[in-house]
Amino acid sequence: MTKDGARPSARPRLSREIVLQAALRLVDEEGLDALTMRRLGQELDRDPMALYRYATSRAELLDGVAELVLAQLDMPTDVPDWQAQLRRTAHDFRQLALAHPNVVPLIVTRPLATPLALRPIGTLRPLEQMLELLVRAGYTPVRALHVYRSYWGLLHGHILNELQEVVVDPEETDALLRLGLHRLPNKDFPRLRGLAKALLAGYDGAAALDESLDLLLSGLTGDTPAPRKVRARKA
Amino acid sequence: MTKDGARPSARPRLSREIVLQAALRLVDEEGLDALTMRRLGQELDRDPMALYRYATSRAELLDGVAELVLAQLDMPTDVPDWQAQLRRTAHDFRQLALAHPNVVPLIVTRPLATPLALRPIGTLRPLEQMLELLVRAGYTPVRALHVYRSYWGLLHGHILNELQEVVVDPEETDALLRLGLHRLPNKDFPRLRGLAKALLAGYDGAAALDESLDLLLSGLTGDTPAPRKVRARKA
DNA sequence: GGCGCCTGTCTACGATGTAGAGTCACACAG
DNA sequence: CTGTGTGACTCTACATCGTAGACAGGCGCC
Repeated sequence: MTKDGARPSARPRLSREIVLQAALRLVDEEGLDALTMRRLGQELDRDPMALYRYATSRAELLDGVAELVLAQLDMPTDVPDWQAQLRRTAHDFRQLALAHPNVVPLIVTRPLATPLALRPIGTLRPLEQMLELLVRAGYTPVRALHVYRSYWGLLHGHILNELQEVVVDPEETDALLRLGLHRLPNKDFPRLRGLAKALLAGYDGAAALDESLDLLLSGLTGDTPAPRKVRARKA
Repeated sequence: MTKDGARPSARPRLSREIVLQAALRLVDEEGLDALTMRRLGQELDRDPMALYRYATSRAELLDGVAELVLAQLDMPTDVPDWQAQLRRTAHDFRQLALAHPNVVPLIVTRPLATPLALRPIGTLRPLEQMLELLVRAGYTPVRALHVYRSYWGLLHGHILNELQEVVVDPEETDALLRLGLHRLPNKDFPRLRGLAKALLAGYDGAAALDESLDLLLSGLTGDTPAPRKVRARKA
């Protein structure tokens, strides 16, 4: 044996990438609270302090995790049908969020603590790409920004909705119980209790997202003049 | 002097209400991180442990704070124009969020950790009220639920958008610097950098919210058959 | 062969949430 | 007036957290 009697397993040099990937895995598997410096260090078989070479604080680590997920969202800008692209990207985002539900709070919340331009770059790329897409579609930059806000807000709102649809105990047969609705005084919550079955059915997130997109996109079509082939317009 | 030489100031018996109010004030003034048991105890001139009589854990305290804010949202259900009411409530919600920006992360995020029916009651009332409103407007309960989701998602999405519009240092004159945009390689972010002025102008949140509502509501009008005066409809 | 840098480690400190046992005042029964 | 019980509040203690600061060891480069 060379030197490490305990762990002959691979101990490659760390890198920000490796650290963040491990952090993401930890968050995915055990939740945000499990992501402590000590725990992550142990996961990487390294002293917790070693992590500070790759993230200056735990908060920055969280940002890194959010960025890692968001960076997987890539939006081509040279497409013939920009609306179709918005739709596609929306569904990509949804899938990403469903694949990493524990990261969603970070994605929607961390930007509140960080001014726009100081945010991790991977977080800004979708914005830039979407601006590019919309401008090519004929929007002025300012209008593009507005559209971006509506669109991104819709995405965040939708995913927050969809992720709270959790069935407490799928074994339980009684609908009321299964949702914990029995706890509610049905004097005060007749409507809500009446919806037990509908709530239990869960909801088709993809379909709901499409409906919302329909609304947004149809609202937008009366908006831009450029059906296709937009060229640079003079000042 | 009777007994307390230090603080002759009022020390009324605590109550959940008092504790939560103090917690809310603390969060409003100093942010979420400032809300620690010790700090809150000191604020109330009480041993930190005393708080556990009124909230079983820090997490439950956070839920309480979110509930306290959300409970201020009251939506009358017996109104002539339900769409106008949705609009009004949306703006109420926005004002509430702007008044308590530090609580917004809790409002949008805590529900993800708690199954619907186990959430604080004050949190569920807006849902119940909105269902009632929509049913009275002629929607079936299930459709009402769908509308609620779209609407609530829109609200959350909008407010998350609006709250990230923060100007770093209003003293700074250069637009790029003021936003920290100079940090961005403008090879990669030409569009974003080009929007410096627009970003600095901030955005009119109320107007943007109204635009989104226009979209949603106009999408809904083709939806319900009941322009007014809805009575019970036979199965 | 020596020097310097970069990665990772060690130790230590203050702060946090909260369990469990203890204290003290006050309401009420006699 | 006195005893007693109950519930609000306090005390002490502990495991765990983020992270500052000094240190070690190996590798590349001159």
